[in-house]
Amino acid sequence: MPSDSTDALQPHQPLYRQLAGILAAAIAAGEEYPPGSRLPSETELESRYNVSRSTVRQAVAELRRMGLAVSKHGKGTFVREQATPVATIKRTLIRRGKNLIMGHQLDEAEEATVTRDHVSGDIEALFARGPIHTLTADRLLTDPQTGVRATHRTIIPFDVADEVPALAEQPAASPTDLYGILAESGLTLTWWETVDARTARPDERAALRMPDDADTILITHRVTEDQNGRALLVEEMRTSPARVRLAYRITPTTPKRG
Amino acid sequence: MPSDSTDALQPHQPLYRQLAGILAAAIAAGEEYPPGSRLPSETELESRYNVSRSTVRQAVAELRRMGLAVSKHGKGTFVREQATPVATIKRTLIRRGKNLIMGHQLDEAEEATVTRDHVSGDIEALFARGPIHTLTADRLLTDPQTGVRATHRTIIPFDVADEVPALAEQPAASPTDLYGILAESGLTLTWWETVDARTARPDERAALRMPDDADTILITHRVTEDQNGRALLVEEMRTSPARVRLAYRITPTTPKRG
DNA sequence: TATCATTTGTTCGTATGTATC
DNA sequence: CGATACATACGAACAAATGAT
Repeated sequence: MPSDSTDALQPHQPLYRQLAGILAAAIAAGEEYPPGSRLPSETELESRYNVSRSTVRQAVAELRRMGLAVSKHGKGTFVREQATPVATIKRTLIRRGKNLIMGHQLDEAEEATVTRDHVSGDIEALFARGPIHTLTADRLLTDPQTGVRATHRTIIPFDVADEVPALAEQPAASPTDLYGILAESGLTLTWWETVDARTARPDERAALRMPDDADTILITHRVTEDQNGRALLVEEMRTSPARVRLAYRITPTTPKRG
Repeated sequence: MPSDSTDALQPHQPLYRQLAGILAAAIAAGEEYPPGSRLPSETELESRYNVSRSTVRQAVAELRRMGLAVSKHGKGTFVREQATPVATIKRTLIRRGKNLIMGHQLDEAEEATVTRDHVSGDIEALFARGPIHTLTADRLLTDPQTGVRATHRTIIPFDVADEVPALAEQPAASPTDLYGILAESGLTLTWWETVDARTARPDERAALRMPDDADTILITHRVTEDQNGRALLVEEMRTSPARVRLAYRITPTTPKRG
């Protein structure tokens, strides 16, 4: 096998990594294998580099993991087009008269489903007051232009629902409406949001209709707080960064005198 | 092989997927294989489910892809602990007198290195004025408390450096200082940021000292614009969501009349 | 220190299934 | 239908890391 100059830095790399490295370098060069082009077939690579079929398959699997190639059953393995996200989800709030509306334009694909729930772990930490009962509303959002999907979950703790009965009556209302309801009940609202990313689970892949060559999802948690820093509402949104990108406006803030 | 009830929904799944499904379900149940526990060895699974070693290995690889397990050479395969991020990077700007400072507390681990560069693709699109020459400053940031790492890149287009000579003189200055320089030259600044995620490349894994069981990185692009919407500065930051989480403050904005 | 059993990692070879054209 | 291509599955051997003897 290739005992060539490229592995001078990593002399003890396994065969399949060496092969993956050679192919990755060739792809990066862009001459031999431009985006969209087909790589040599596995049998071709087998004889060209004098390695076994399984080694070739491991090398190609490595390329897929690196996000450089996609294999299609019966057709071949292709250099991945650099898929730039087709949509941008603006994670901003726009003031329009008395209303606060979302900065993006996502439609509700299905009716929201409401369940009663306990929360713990991640979400519990955001509410910062121990294990709690909640009203949870799940919905599927789509971008009508691009077909991009996102799942959205609204989590209302029961103690807040008790204080603001209008919330308990329509937990499946849109976030815009929920903000309105909270504001009308005399609360001054502030928002912050965290972003996380991880490998998608199979159910998430299905819900977001993720392409085969995408593997990660973005998860945001938006917390709506009152003037005392108490979390009133948490929203969770999941999207695939292969299709969308999140955008935030950064507004300088003046720390309150404490 | 197991023709048990669990594959009623997916009757024609390959063996390795069936096995991965069985193990994933057992992990999800949490009884037999709680987080941190060791899965049966490959030879054990081989005989228990009467499949070949390679099929077992494919199944375990599937579990790793799903983010459910981590294999350690010579020791075994373990159910992954749900690693909660240890640090939060606040992507906010705080006004302190005349200065704008970062909302987080990351130290510079090494001296920034400055290079002249061409940019194209992603970054080029953010500047929205075709291929350009830039001054690029790279630095490595660490959180002194947790040791969490991030890479940071400042990208200054030459046309902006020409107009604001102080920028060209100290391109490796901190973002805080760069904002100050731009503001002093009479520009009104606004900021926005996009978030992306993808599988980490080997060099990124090394730079961020990512643990073996982490696979994705978060990439942010912060654009500093003047009052006319012209991009003056782009910053790129990479972190591992296995260790950190990004936090944004959402400030409602009033759209300008126009 | 040295040896050994255990466990995952790498590599080979071969056969068959299934999608595409 | 046949040729080509990737996908699945089996079996075997050795390498390398780990932990205990």
